[in-house]
Amino acid sequence: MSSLQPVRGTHDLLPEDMRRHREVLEAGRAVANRFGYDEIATPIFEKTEVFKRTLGDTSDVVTKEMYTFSTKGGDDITLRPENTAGVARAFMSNGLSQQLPVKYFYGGPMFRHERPQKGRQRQFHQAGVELLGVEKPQGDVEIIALGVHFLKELGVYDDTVLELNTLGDVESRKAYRDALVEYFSNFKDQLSEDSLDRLEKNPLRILDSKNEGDRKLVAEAPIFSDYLNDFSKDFFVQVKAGLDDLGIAYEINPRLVRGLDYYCHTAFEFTTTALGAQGTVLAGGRYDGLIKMMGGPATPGVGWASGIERLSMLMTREVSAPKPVVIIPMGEAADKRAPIIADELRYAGYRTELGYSGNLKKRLNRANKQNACVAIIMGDDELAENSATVRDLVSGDQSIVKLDELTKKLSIYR
RNA sequence: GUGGCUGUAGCUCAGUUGGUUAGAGCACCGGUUUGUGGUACCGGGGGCCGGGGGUUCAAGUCCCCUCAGCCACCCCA
Repeated sequence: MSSLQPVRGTHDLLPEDMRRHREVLEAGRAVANRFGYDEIATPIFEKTEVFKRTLGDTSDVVTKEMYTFSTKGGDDITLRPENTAGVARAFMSNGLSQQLPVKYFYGGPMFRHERPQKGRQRQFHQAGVELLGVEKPQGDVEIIALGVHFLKELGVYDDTVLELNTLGDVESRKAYRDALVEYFSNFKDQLSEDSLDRLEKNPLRILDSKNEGDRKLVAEAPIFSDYLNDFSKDFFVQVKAGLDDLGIAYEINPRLVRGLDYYCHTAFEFTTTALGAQGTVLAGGRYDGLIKMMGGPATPGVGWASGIERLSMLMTREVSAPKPVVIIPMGEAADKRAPIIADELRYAGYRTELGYSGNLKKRLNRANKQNACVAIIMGDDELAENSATVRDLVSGDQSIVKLDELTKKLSIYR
């Protein structure tokens, strides 16, 4: 019995789920295409080192969330927990540094061994974009604008807030990080257990602590803006100005941080309150240090990833089920002829179903359940005159139609 | 990984202080109606009560373990 349950944190996407899922993915693909981003796919697993190297040995993802295994050949493999590392690896594997900028869209499953809850699964799906080779703030603005278009396309933009922050360049962040460590080290006895841990791994995260005691300390902590150098300040000013020019609203959130060292400058998240604790629906930032850290040529990058399941939960719009044409043969000659007509209709592009068993009442009933728009009822007597009854299942109107005019007659149901 | 809540039919849920063959609505199948649907009426199938162990004359109900889901923390999309 328990072996019939899907593995914890995984879910089947039945047709209705799948339709919404695809709607999200196709919207992303279409919008990205408008911005000049082409779709790529990288393998869903990579050598473990690809993720270890890029995500850092101390990150949660690497220390406890990866699905790692060794192959028969002895390779150390990991199911991708995110896709930026994979795209970066592909960038280098294929020698793409010669044709910058590189603009990619991707979508597919990701795997993280976390405790499942609402909006969080162990296998989930992301759609994302990466822009490599643009060091200017215009790149950040373009990437965020792409996200806005995407969310608008899905009709969920108004349910989200864009939170924005800067992490500064390497120099600024190091200076701030040192200042934070120095400050919080004076209060080791007052910090929560989680934050003591963060002090080692990722001091910036302490700023975001929900612990009350921590928050009191945070209130008095050094402010990031005091540590930003002129270059970083100017960069952030330009990003904000670019967003203003496009009429994109945002809220500055100084506590919005990123754990990983290669992140710099812009960090942003589109969040919603409609999904419970897992409110981040699309998030990204700039990662100028990544490619170099992986052993490639220093190449700036910006990008984001979005959660397809989260977006599809947020999307209230109905995703309509397909409406087939149903052929109902009544009689021996009709039974023989129906598949041929169905075949023609299918070549003509109609979704076509055949209703074989039961009396007419049952077959019409089934056609309703199939959400059919029209039924073609073919009796032997009608067939003898090369015609059939075409019944509109919404209005109930019906008429006799010559078979060779069928395709034309049905064109209103396309 | 930690804590709290929950698990009865395909779905949403009843089920008394433990007491005969575990119920309803929706859905499904059949009939009223052998070529005209959505409505109505009548009938039917479907459950190891998440799984395992224990207490008891007797467990869906009480206890323990386990699995899964939900919620929060951690972290993230």
